[in-house]
Amino acid sequence: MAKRKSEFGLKRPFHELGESMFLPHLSVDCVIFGFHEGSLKVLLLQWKDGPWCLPGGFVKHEESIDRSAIRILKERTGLDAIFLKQFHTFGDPDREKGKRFKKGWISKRFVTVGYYALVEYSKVFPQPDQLSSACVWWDVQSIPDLIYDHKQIVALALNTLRLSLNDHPVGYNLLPSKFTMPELLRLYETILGQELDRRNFQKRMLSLDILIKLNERKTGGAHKAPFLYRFDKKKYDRAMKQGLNQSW
Amino acid sequence: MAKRKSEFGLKRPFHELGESMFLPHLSVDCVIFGFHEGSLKVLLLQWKDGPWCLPGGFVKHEESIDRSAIRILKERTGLDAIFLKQFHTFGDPDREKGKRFKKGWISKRFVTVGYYALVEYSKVFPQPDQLSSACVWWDVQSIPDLIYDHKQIVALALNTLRLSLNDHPVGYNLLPSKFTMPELLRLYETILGQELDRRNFQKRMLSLDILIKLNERKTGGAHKAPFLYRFDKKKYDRAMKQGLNQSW
DNA sequence: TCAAAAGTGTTTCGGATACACCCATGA
DNA sequence: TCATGGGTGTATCCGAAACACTTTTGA
Repeated sequence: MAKRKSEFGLKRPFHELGESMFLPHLSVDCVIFGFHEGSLKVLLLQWKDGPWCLPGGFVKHEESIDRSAIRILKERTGLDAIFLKQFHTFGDPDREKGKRFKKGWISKRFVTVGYYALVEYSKVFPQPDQLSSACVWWDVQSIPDLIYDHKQIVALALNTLRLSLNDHPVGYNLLPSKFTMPELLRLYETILGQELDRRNFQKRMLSLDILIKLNERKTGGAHKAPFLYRFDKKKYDRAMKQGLNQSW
Repeated sequence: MAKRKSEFGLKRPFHELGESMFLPHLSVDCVIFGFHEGSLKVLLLQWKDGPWCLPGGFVKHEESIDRSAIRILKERTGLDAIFLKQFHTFGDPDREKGKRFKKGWISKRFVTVGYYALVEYSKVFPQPDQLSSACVWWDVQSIPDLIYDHKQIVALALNTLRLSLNDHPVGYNLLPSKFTMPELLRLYETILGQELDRRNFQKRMLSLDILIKLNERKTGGAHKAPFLYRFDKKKYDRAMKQGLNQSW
């Protein structure tokens, strides 16, 4: 008992806690995206014994899986009211290769529901959980080895996000409330992994009719000061809901 | 005991069977689409005590959720090797309003993974399961009341299928191997729920370069005999994988 | 004063749309 | 013979892509 206690630094051993509180065999993992200094980031946790993983958790008996994801996000970032979307459920019995837990509830097979979140980098204050020593942003380009199938989960989340750009705007959740057109451009370029023509991009964005051009410019940078924009939340939400680019 | 036996006509009571074979709290439901006589159909089961539901099942301990879905499909339709796609996981604790099972394993809360399948109507020989008295095709337009949240599950499946037409072809799994352009047109119109210009539709389909025009015509109908086509499987699969209509 | 970034155009092109016309078939 | 459905072709339009020119800024 005392052994297992100190092993993970918990008040009670994990399998006891879990068994009573959570649905067995089911977990939720969150791929939390942020945007900072021109690159796309993912929030990762480091276990006390070394390896990296996605922030995740379990589903309480009376809780919806969406609520679980919201709770997990809140715990790691301090944020609620962010963009959160379920994208896939991973249910291979061998997905947790090399699992360290050998006893009890948590040692069993888990099916995990994947969510991705879009959050404003500057508003996040990453907090490790009980099992973890660190909670840090990693550049999407240079993610370390992750446990189990978490690397595939990140890859699929990113791919889903990329595809969603075909019919949904992005930016409201990733950028500060005021931003410049070049910043929005960088965001799109980063997610898509390709360069875009800034002039055509601007025309296309403006044609969506979800942006409001402000009478301010972003000063301080070198070169000509770019205008600031903000999203028209109502129109943004409408575009988000009904989707753009319906081809039929 | 004898009571519960006769209640569902099982050799052993359901909660005993399930407890040992399956993951608790987790199920799989399949929305199986077929196309017949110009309308889109869904395969539904009728319980012996009346209400209708989706064909579904549970996940064996050593089985992936994809495999579970394949197995369920095989059991109800006799088909394997069909198009099957996971589209959403439903995890509201109140999703099973009015649940009849009051005891044991099956009476608990279930999170369900939704799959939709596209199958060739004529190849399917619907088979009810142990709990059911009937397994029948229903027109999507006139689905009866379904248990729990199954109606929402069907609705979301249909919506997902609709959206997928924006960037993926459809037809290989729903039509016989040889088909006419008007038949393909009807399929699209039915899924989308709107009329399309047959001439523009034909040009667009041909431009996808996934069809092979045969030297035969479909005779027997009234009016001018339309040409038969078949899909170029390789090109179809490629289009399926990479998607059409990437807008960036 | 000049390179680099930003604002604001114009031209061009291809795919989607909206049609018109002719052909085949059975009632 | 004619209504209906099917095969094929053309004019048009609109949005995307390509690209030019000017303005502002700090180094």
